[in-house]
Amino acid sequence: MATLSAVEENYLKYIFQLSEVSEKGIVKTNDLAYKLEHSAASVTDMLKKLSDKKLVAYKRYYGVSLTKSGLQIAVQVLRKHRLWETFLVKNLKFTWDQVHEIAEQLEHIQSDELIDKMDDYLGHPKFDPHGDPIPDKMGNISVPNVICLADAKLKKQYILSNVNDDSAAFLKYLNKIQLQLNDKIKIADKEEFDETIQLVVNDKKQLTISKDAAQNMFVKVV
Amino acid sequence: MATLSAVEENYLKYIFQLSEVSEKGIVKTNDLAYKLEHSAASVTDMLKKLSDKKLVAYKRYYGVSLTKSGLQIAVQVLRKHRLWETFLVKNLKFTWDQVHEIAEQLEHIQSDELIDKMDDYLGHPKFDPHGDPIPDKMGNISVPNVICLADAKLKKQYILSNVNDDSAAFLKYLNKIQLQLNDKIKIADKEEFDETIQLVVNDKKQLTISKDAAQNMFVKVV
DNA sequence: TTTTATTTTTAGTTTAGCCTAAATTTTATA
DNA sequence: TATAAAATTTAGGCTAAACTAAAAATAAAA
Repeated sequence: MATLSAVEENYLKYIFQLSEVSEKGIVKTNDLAYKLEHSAASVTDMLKKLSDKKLVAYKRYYGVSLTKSGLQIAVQVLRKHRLWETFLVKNLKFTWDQVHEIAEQLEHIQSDELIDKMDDYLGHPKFDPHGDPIPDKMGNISVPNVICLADAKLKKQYILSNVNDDSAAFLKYLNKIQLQLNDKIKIADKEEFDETIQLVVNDKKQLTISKDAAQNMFVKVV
Repeated sequence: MATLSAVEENYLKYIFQLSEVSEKGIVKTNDLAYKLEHSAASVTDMLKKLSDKKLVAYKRYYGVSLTKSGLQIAVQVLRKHRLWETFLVKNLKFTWDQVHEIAEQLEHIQSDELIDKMDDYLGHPKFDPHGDPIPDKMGNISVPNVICLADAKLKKQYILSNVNDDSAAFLKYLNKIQLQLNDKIKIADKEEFDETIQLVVNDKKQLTISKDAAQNMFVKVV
């Protein structure tokens, strides 16, 4: 398998991420275009190219999904991204809102040996700084049993275990309200009028967050 | 200053390296083409482009040299390359013959903060694993007082302090003959017939090397 | 000092990866 | 179910960075 360009790798990665939250794993051209911040026409071009390389299954006007080999590559890119993010936060002392952009570049460095040694160096971490699972060398991903905070029930105890890392703005907001991974969270109330949510954090701190914010957080049941 | 492409950065880096071993710092199109493994025509194209951006001073049929801003960028790329090589060897346990290729990629990651933090993490090393000086954040390079082993005198004591890192084959050869940085070297004899050189390493080991090999090694006087 | 050889540049192509505008297909609505 | 709206593709174009072949400038040799 010839090595792919960074652009091709990115397409596979985003197709994978979108397919995880779509019906039957089918990704629409427009959704991909929005993610990539490219025109839909450009996306169509690339999908044809990836289809020729048997990395995706693409049907005109219908959508795209990853083939087995496309999936393998996508997962390895994700593995690299998340291992690099872990290194940047754990070792280089970046904050979690600073690392996504840099990892977007580092994930395309071509060297299996590099990422294996980095994995050793970091002690084979299972999760990255945002709580996302890090695929292992074989491509296995431990899918953590989490639910979106927006869907969580009243009065129950949860642990904040995963946040959306794409937007630095959102992570900075979490820093500001002093919410971090592994905080204990209970939903005290949900306001129907404006859909805000009242939280109790670590059994003491009171916090009001928007539905938008809650949709970017994932919690596991205690 | 808009950020440059990896390709443009590479041109500046190689112009810098060639200018250090050329007369008056003028680099010829063909020499650059040979280094880059591109056609001379492609090089001419790029030199015009870099000239438009005021990164090089280019005169048709004559040659090219770096401007002040071109030099600054070249040195920063070199700094990144050498810091990454240091990290790969010191922390990730790569051997010195494995790191050049990977650093060629890593040197183009765009993030000042990343390289500053890496420099901190490594403890501000002055030399990379091949003995090349690492430019500091301001671009200052400590020029070590070394001479080429091929030009060294008979019977004098030297320390191996710098090797050519471009060729993995050469570094592997050094591994094989068990010669490493900081070894004590004395030239026992120079054979005029085939220009081989007899060495005594660390006062005991006898070694015969070719002139080609000697030209890739740099030593400092004890 | 001509002539020849070498180096370098110019001219014209190619490919990857993007774009806009127009055409087509699918989906939603009246 | 016909028509309007939305999504998607096609067509044609652009730029960066490479190429080859031919022309021009410089350097070397007779």
